[in-house]
Amino acid sequence: MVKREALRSNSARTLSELEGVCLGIVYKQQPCTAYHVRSELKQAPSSHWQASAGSLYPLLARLDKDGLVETSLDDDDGRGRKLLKITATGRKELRNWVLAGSDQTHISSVTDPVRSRTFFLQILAAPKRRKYLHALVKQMQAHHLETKAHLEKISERDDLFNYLGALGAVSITAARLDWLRLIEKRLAKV
Amino acid sequence: MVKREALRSNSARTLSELEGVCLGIVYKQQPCTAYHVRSELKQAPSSHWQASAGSLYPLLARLDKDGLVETSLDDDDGRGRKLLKITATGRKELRNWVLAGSDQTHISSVTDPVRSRTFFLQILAAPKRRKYLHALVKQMQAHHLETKAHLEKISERDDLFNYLGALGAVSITAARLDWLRLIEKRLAKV
DNA sequence: CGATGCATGTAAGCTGTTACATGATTGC
DNA sequence: GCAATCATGTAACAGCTTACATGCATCG
Repeated sequence: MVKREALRSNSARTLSELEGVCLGIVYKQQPCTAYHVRSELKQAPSSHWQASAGSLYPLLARLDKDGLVETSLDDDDGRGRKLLKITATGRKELRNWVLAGSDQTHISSVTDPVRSRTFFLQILAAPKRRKYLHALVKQMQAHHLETKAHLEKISERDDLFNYLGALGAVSITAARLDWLRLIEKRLAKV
Repeated sequence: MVKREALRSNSARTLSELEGVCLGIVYKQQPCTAYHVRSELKQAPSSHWQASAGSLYPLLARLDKDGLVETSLDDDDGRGRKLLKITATGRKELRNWVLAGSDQTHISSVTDPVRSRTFFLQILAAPKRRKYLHALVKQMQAHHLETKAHLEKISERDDLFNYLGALGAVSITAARLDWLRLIEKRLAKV
């Protein structure tokens, strides 16, 4: 008993990115199932996460074990679906996770596989490079439209924070697109 | 012998992000040491990679084993430093890795821990939220200056592609900053 | 009554991290 | 001579992915 208390209070655990996002989804959409959390993640464009079943179910079980969410069996459902709710501890940890966003690490750790590759574009022969860049611009354009379409589906009144998050995706994608166009122009002469 | 050939030709292996970047660094700066590859990664602002010794040495050993790089002992160095060079196969794989940049997955899989958190900002009480956003804008501003300073250190003539890559970091950071300022303004009233 | 979607999970494996461990070289 | 930097690696572990495995519910 004492041990258990100790373990729980010890657990000023730092949530991983995926853990934070999942806990946040539970917070916003409770009571909901793990399956629902998964579909939310899959639905969002510009999301890095595959949100495979193989990671989500153990992850949510972990959050349950650590007392950040509560799991209860839905008696009305023959499939034995489990409903998730965030706990007081969970809300506290979610707050800490959100606040950690201003850490230097999180500010500077944007991964962009497109940008990573530009450093080595010289390995492609000029015609192939131009072709690649052209395809890239086209794809990025399509992605930009996708993020804009997604934004329009969210009402600012309904969920301001979802709206602002989606707006971020649009803005960042627009910047990436402009930058790629500049590269294309700059390398047309080379 | 036959088996070995088979294994090698089989190895149309897909390079991971970090593998691609490391192979690219070897390509650009050969002959160089693993240590040097590591410092290159650490030096870059806006890099997601910690590039820990624990991942780099095994990674480069893997690239060597698969014939993408060549390792040779530097006889003039008492520390037993090993010099890396990219092979013909390595160049081919690097080209494939670069070309994969236009895949849908890579276009849309930008991770931004700051953006992830905005979806759940409602869990912070309004005053705390404003404080957080203010800190965020300040930090992002500092990071923006950092990327700009880094860009200025790179001569466009010296390495055009490094320049364009660094320019991407500046553009994307600027977009993130503008977006955060908009959020701050929008939430000042709430 | 069959397809699609809802729902939960496990097993094996890859990739990367932190922390540890060691030693030579170079510049002050 | 000592500190900082160059240089290489290992061990334990965390976190996520792919692929596999199962079964109920709902709609046409």
